[in-house]
Amino acid sequence: MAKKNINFYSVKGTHDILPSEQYIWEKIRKEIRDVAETYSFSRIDTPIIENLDLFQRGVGEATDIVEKQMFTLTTKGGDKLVLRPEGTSAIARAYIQHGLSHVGQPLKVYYEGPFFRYENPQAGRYRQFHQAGFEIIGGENDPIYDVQVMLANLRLLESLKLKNISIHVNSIGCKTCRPIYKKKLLSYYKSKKKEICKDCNRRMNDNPLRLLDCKDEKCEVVKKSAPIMIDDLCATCRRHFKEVLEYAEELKLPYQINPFVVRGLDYYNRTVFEFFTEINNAEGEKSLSLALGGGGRYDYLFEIFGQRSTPAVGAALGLERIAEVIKSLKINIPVRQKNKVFLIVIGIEAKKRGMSLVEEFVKSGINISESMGKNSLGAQLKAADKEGAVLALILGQKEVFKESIIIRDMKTGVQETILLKKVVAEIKRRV
RNA sequence: GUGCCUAUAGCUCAAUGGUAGAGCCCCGCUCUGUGGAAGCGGUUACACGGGUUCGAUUCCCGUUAGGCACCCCA
Repeated sequence: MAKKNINFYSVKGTHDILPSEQYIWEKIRKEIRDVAETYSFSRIDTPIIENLDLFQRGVGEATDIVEKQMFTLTTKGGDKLVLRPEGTSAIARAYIQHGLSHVGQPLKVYYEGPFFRYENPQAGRYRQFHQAGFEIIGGENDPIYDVQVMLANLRLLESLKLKNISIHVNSIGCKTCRPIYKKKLLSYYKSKKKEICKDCNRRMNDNPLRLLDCKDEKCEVVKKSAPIMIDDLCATCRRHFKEVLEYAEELKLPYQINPFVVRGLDYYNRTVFEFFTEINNAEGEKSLSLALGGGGRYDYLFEIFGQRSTPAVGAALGLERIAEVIKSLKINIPVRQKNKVFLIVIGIEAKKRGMSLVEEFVKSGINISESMGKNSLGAQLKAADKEGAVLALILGQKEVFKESIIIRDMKTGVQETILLKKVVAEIKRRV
């Protein structure tokens, strides 16, 4: 665990994905690709570093995010850069930069990769983490796209065998109706000022919508009778939300309306949603709701970037969270396909011949394992066993001299000797 | 950024104010001609820095990292 030299630690909040857990990540990436293909999302990769300005403008007033939670760096030339904290703004940037509004709308893209936030690590939160996301940009401001984004994310979670997934949906309105609601919410909270926690008193000034997801006991009580956004949606937003729900209904999505789902940033409007899964606690009794990701509509982002208004909706999932759930649920994922055939060589002549034999196998499309660095037959058989080989090929001095080789069935121990020049064909027949 | 808890071998854990031991794993040997078993042997640790002390892995302080929670959560 600990090495003397401090340089032998991974930096705070980062972690290695070791060979033994790669199979989970391979599986996750594979399902992302498959779902994307199924629903016609094309892959997009954007750089890991971007200009700080991009994300600064994207998040707007939420100063805490810019000052506290972005992983910023300054180049030798003095440029202010940031390790990308999220995917949406970078994709919007690429959309604008490359004129992707001219390639047929809407643009449906997906991404998957590392993101960075300068936070204190805790359960499911790292400084370098991975997200996968689906975005639909441009075209019409149609609620069907909101649901298509939900659907892609849902299908991804399902394909990974996660259980009891639910989508908590809400609408946070638009520039017309949200300010009216905010006022209403604030005047309600002002009347309850004495009954809410310190943080909520501060939130009333900083970020009123966040009042709705305070977990303080006192605040929970106050929240229960707070006014909710969907009662105050304007006619257009109301119609949009209604259609979203109708499509979700048609697809039988496991959704529920949750008026307490909000987003922290200004560019979101109308539909917002989060994905949850139920998992059992370690004691195996109490079940616990775990957030896996979320998203929403962000029709205002392009205006913030000084472009003409462009409808867009997207969502992202936290892959570390998903990997942890897969591990904790012991969801069965096949590990790497191991080679079925193992070559054992005894003596220097056999070792030489063995090396070219391996290449002959490779050429005919059969991968075989070996441990030719070991000398004794026993050690090599042990290695073959550990590898899970079905057949062992044993090539000793005698066999090299006679141009033959032994095929050993690892399960039964039955052996036969055949001519070396026939072995590739014979193994091909058997595996 | 804040608070609480933690830090002994690759992993899971012991013991101790006089510098550490087990199980598992790994490696080697028995075994350059037959693995799964067994036996024998071996590698590897007191996170870092300072203080108290004759002496600190042990007590104290700081740092770093990890865990949990808060803030925040795009």
